[in-house]
Amino acid sequence: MTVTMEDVAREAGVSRALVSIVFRDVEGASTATRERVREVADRLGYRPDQRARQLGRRRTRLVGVTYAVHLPFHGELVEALYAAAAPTGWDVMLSPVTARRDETTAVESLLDHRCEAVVLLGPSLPSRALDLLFARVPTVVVARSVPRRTVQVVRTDDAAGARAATEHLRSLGHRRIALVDGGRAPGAAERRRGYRAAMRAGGLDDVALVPGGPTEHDGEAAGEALLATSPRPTAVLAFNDDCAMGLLNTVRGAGVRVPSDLSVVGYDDTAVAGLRAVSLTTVGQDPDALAHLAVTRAIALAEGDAASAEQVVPPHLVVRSTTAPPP
Amino acid sequence: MTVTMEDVAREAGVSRALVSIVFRDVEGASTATRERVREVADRLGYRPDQRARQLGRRRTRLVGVTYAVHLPFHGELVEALYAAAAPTGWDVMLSPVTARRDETTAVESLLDHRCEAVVLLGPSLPSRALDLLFARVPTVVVARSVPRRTVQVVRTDDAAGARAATEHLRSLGHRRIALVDGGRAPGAAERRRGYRAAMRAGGLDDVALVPGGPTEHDGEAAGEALLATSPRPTAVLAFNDDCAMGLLNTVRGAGVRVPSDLSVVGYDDTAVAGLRAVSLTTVGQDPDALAHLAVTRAIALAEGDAASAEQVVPPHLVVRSTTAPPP
DNA sequence: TTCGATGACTAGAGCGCTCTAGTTCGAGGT
DNA sequence: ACCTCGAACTAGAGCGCTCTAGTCATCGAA
Repeated sequence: MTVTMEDVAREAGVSRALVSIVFRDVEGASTATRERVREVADRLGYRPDQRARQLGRRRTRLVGVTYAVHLPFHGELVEALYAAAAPTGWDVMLSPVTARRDETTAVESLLDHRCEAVVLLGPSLPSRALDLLFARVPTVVVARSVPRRTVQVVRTDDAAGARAATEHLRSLGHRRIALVDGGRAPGAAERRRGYRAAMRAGGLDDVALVPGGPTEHDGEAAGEALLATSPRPTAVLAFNDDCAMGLLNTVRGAGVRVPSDLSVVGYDDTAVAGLRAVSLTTVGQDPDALAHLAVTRAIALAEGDAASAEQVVPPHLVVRSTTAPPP
Repeated sequence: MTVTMEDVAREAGVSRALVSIVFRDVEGASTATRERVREVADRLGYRPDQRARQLGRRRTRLVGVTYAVHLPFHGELVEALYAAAAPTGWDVMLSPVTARRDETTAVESLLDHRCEAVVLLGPSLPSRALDLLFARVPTVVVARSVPRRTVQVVRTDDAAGARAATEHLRSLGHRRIALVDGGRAPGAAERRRGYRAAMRAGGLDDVALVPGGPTEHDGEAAGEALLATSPRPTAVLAFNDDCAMGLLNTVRGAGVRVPSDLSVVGYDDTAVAGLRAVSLTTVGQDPDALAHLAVTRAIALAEGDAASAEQVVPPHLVVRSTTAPPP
């Protein structure tokens, strides 16, 4: 049916081992033979079978990735992960977590394929489960901090991000700055810390935490809560861009002008934030840096390197048009 | 290192073949032995190696899926595909296409893993390339129609969707109804046809096609173009929800009230459309139905079934708050 | 008693590769 | 002439499974 290494070897008049040498690109074949084998392989349409390769090699060079299929930011990370893995010779295997496919299933499926390391994007597994997982396979957690950690963590310095955003608002003259909290979402605790620290450092004690979450829906609810508070804050830092969008839609629907009545800052610098008609001031994470660190770390762990410390990537404030001095 | 079938066999005092029988859940083992093997396997933490399994089985039972990592609708389809594949015993393997990873790469990688069939979500490959691919592996194209087709196609009846949306606007009293075109995007041609047909059937000859595309950015541009036309349409059918969002933001920014000044209809019934603060009238596709047909078809093809005709899933109009009678 | 039948289990080849431990051979040194 | 050495190549044993073609009791029927 499908053409194997055997076919190529026969057709080229060499041994299977030789074809293997050529395709692994290791030394042990003359240039002339190399060319002939490649030519024959191309002619027959031969492509090495990855599974057989992995099995024979006695390792997979596969890093498994779990991610939330509906989060745009995870999409960006996935793109960056593939880009980061490409030059290493390692392969990426995706395992989505959805409403109907939980994180455990996603991870197990990666292990069943014998991934040598796994990268979890913003996992919601309890940190005990992460420790257990780490005992089974080198694990790198991205975009979430894990307290008493054994797993590797690669994340944005969310405290710094929230601090920068808060300071930006304060420097515009705002004093009543609210934070739409992310609850138990990855990064929420750090953002809270950064916000609090900046408020304190700025001499602002009107710390206002509005319950929220990572979805546009959470943003809507937070928007309504915000409209009901009095005195109403003049600026708000939303947990992320999606949340900010929901909030924006809600408060604008109630006649609040942004940014003249209310300044809004998002988080993540998602694609929507950059649209001219939205132009959301936000805190950008660096997916490429995060992804690069994550695969580098994952591969290093799989190669037997000792665990290193948590790695933190600095965020950057992107000032657009949803922030202005208070009324 | 990792525990194999051999280990379980030794520990349970049976042959490898017996363990295999138990794990494949085929007959040939007594209930007592089954339980003992399972118990030992659990104790040792044994999980069958998928690659070895696929290799030994001489088939993978793997359906490969390419999708655009940044499209929310593809995310929904991916979720539905996993759900649809679960009861079949087949496995899904994802291969994202991103700005840095083209469709060809994505497909090749699936073939290197010997997927027995591939499902392409809204592929942008030319139909010649699809024919070539189909010659190599059973291929199902989802959410795009392919003209002179050899590949299997599973898609929403986009013409019907556009027609329904247009008729909804007409029945509200609109006569100047514009369509933001999707250009070469999957489904665009059908939606154009449906729109034109509905306009003609409704006796409306003011067909107005505004250039557009599948992204929020395209929607913004279309919004600006729309604001510049005169007489200005009183209703607009956007290529999809993202496009509609961009358009909404732009026209609202220019002081146009929706729906009182302008009615807007989207397409896809994405998560944003359902948010109370957005509440976009839109045309819903049925990801579960599409996914179910796609995997069913993919598996059938892989099992040697003859190609069947294109399969079309009816869309449904979701009326929300962005449509109203004209001013 | 013999003879299938049937159920429970095993031996071992094979899947398409990798990789170690060779073999072969021609060139260069003495 | 002989020896050595390295480059080019090959044999064959895995990797962890599946699955066909058995073997071996046991049991009911003739």
